[in-house]
Amino acid sequence: MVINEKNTALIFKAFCDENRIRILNILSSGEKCACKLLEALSVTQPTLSHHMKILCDSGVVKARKEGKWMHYSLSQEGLKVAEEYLGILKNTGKEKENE
Amino acid sequence: MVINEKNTALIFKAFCDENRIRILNILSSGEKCACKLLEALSVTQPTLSHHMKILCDSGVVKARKEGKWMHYSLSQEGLKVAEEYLGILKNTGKEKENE
DNA sequence: AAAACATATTGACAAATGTCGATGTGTCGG
DNA sequence: CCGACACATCGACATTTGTCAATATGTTTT
Repeated sequence: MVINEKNTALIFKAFCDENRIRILNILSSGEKCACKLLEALSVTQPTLSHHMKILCDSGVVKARKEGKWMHYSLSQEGLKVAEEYLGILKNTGKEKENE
Repeated sequence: MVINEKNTALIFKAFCDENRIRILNILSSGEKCACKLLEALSVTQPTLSHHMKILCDSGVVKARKEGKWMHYSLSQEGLKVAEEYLGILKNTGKEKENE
């Protein structure tokens, strides 16, 4: 996939909503069933489903279906892409500081 | 400042718009005057001003006034906060993979 | 097959966001 | 002091986003 401005913005959409940050924080303690996430958040089931779609589309979360349950977990690859972008910004910017 | 979900989402607002990614990419090559950014983007001056406010509020960009010019540059501290959050997600999530 | 359950999709709606033109504010040069 | 300039703010508007209730889809159990 070509990494252009649009794609980069899409990745970071994962992190720019309060409820999605809550979801990511929960997932950081390991894979969770959608129903567990629903318990932890003050949103309805369709709203959770909506956020999970955005998180999966961004590549930061991966989904696994098991019978009628959906299990979600953080994607190390997705997080790496986000982290690497920040790393590039930091490093190319650093040399230019205090010029 | 307390780092809660709301603040975390605020930081990442910097990265979730296509034009702001363009601005950040440009700033990665060093401090730039607002007028230079305006040349590089296909937006009007008020729109640029709006994006610069969001970027500064998020802490990822810092502003320096010099006469009638505004100079913007990446904030290493701001980028570090964002990077550290991703690092926490990655590391706490890692141990739990393939369980 | 039917009922119960977990999740996704749809449609509606209010709020937030990105954008612009018009205008305001502060700064410099004459 | 005044005009020109750089940038910020305001008001308006269309689009996007987050949310919900209602409904659809797919799976398990009885």
